[in-house]
Amino acid sequence: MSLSDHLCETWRQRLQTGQWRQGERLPTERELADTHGVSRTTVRKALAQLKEQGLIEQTVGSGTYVAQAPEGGVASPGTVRHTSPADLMEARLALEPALVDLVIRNASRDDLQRMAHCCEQAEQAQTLEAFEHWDAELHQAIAEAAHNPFVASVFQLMTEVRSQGEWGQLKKRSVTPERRLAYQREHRALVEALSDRDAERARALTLEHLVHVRRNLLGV
Amino acid sequence: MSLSDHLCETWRQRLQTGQWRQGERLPTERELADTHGVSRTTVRKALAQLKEQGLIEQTVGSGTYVAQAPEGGVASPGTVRHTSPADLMEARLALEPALVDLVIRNASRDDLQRMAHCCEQAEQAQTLEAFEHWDAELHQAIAEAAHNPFVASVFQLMTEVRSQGEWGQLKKRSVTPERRLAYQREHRALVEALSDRDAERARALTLEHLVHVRRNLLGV
DNA sequence: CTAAATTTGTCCGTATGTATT
DNA sequence: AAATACATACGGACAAATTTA
Repeated sequence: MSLSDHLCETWRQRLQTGQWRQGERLPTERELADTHGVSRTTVRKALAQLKEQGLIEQTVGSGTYVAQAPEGGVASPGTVRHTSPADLMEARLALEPALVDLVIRNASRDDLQRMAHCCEQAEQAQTLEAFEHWDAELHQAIAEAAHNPFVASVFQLMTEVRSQGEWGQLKKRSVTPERRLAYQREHRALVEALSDRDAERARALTLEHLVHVRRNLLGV
Repeated sequence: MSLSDHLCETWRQRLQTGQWRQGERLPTERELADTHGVSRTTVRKALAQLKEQGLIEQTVGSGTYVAQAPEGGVASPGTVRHTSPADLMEARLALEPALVDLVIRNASRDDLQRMAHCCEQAEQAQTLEAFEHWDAELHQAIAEAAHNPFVASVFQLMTEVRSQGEWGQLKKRSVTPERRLAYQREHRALVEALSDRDAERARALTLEHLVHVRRNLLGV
């Protein structure tokens, strides 16, 4: 974990615990650099992450401010932050098989082609990072294939949790080359079942895949 | 537009037009910096953008490689704001029966008592507003009975949508006294099934109730 | 198999530009 | 008009992983 990642984690905690409150102005970048004994470059990298997650806002000439969290814009209820990997897997096991029905009913040919494209790219990926990128893209493609804004935001919540601290660490440790191959096969099979509009098979494959992921991730 | 953004655009064109082909190795960062007359920092910022878009891959000690060319139209994440009543009902019909399993597995005796309490209060409510309050409380109680933070935030999303303009209007017009009585009976039956830990019956009752609500709400 | 060279990853210190106060 | 604060960029250094001699 890099210095900037570490700072990012530290500050995210302050934001979540309310040590830095909504609308409050943070210390200047130079002050933060000074108090933490790092360069301003490093501080900026950490702040950039927080900004991308919508937790802070920055204005030239003015300063860095804590973003208004719940009321406006992209909703991310605070409880999501407390979701552990085990919690998320439990919820995925319950929800995703149910969503398969929606996808099968509403997916267009374009949606299915996009999924297949994601599979191809994931298979050709040379690095773990690239693989995870296309894995995430595949999830997104499936989510959007439901053609339901609410379902889309549920998936977005999942993505948020997965892009958050603990999950990334766990995944890095758990994804071996053999497991990655297995995931690829399972993804392929699922996309095929979806293309065949075979709901029962798709549900079974989804469940199987998630059980597999959970075992690798949590050993349960 | 910053220097790094400009470089990013230039290189994206090369990637998309095939001047840099799949799998090909790009010049090293220092070479790119040299030929474009910029610092390595700037080159790295541009490459970071391309990497995030999945167009290139980087490996320490080896180099930067072309991952792919044509990107399928990646849509922006759907927000909850665009959820229509029909969208929400579709999602509820898919998700809530699935969540019943979680509730049955994880609900405590306190959770079930709280649900029963909500039913009583709803039945004794003298105004439509009071009824809707306890209806919402019942939903909350069921959500929290899953004892899963992620599930809780999904329910919170639902509540957000329902508290939002269009839904309230529709509900006001659709809830007649007879329908309210029917809802109360259905809620009671569901809480009983949950208390009996009878998953199959609870799922069926949930589905039945939601179909009922949808018909009253949308006429579908 | 080992050691050196290569290449990306991270960090620092400094300087200048631009918008706000 | 001056001070403040973020935005961008440069060059140098060392670490970590890979390739090559």
